[in-house]
Amino acid sequence: MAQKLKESRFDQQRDRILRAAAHCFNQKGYSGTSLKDVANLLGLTDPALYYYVRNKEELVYQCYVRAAALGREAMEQAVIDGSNGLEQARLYLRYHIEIMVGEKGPMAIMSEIPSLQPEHRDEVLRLSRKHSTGFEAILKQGISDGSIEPCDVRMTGNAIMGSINWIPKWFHGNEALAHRLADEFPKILSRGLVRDQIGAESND
Amino acid sequence: MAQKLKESRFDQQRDRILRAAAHCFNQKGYSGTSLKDVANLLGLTDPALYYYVRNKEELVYQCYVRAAALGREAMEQAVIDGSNGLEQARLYLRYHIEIMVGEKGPMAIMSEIPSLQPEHRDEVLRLSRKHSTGFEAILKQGISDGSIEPCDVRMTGNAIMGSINWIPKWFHGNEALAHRLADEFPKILSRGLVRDQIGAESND
DNA sequence: AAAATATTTTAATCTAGATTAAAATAATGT
DNA sequence: ACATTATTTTAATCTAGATTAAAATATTTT
Repeated sequence: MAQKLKESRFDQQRDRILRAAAHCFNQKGYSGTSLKDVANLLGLTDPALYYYVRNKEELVYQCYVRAAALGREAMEQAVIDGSNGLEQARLYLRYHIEIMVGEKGPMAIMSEIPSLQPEHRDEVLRLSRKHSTGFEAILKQGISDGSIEPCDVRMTGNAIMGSINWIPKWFHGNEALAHRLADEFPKILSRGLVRDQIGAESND
Repeated sequence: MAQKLKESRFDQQRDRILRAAAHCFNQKGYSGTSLKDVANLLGLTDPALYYYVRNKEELVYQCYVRAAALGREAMEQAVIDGSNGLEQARLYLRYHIEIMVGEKGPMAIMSEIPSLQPEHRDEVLRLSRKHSTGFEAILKQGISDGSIEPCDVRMTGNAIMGSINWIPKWFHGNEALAHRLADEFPKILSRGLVRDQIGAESND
């Protein structure tokens, strides 16, 4: 699904930098991580980063844009693959988590949007809201197709996305745990969504 | 429940400072907020803060300790008030959220523990783990008393606590929303815990 | 392998913001 | 009102880390 053929050396290096930065930002926050921290993680010196981004603010911005893109990919694929709202929600959670804990990770937590410059902040906020709205749409879909119990979709969305967003705070690249996470989380988070099966039911 | 009678002016001011700091840290992170930010929020100048804390690092540390204490209060009260594991979990969530969005709030999100100095980091980590363990104990209790469906308590705990921890990222003191939050979140988060009622059931 | 281009480094600024010291103001007890 | 203590301010350092410029190295192209 959506692969670039032969990414340029520049693009590859830039992506490595964004992932290293995401790692640092997730641990110690935007201002808490120095460019030296990020550069050293890749065996570089700080000024080298300026070949790839205009400044530190843009580095976070790019991390956030990248995270948004990956999140959107996961959601789009889930909508394609899922047969109803509940399944789409489950798949989205799984895909999203798989990306977070997989080779494409880590994804930056968008926890410091307020620190971005106005234009960037507005754009990232837009992407972020779009994502939330997308998830709420899946919930609504599930409610209307009968797979999801009627609920406050805004609040439910906030609850579930909060769980997801917090993952990088406690998960630090343990292979075994990664699998357990991708298996368990979607189950746990979707269990509360399941439509009550009152009386008899046809499926399964 | 647990009130100090006649807090000294010093203690009161100090608490106002910790709450202001928590507010800033939650928005822009530890290093992202200057002492000036915190001081200005109270109509003070930055050096005034040094009358209450040794330095910036201790300010965060104190915020985290305060958050831990409030979280513990909520949990202890819930354990007292709840008749079974499920009820205890629900009540804990409600109490915790009520504190977060009430006059005692905001509570600092412990998102930058790595930035603390070693001794403080260790202590906060200890408190944090203790809290997690406490919540897991409630889940186990619920499983054994039959109110909660058997589950991976570690993962389930992570999922639910993540939701809670993320709240300050999107909630910013709206009275109406605060009530909705305290009402809805415990419901949403506990719904997935409820023990399946297979066949007939005596209660209710 | 030379030339041209791309990438990284070393060395040098520059600034925000943490911290400290001393002075000023406010609060409290007598 | 006076003296003492508590709190805050103004003014002055000091430093980490972002940024820039110029030089050095590596890579690609011809």
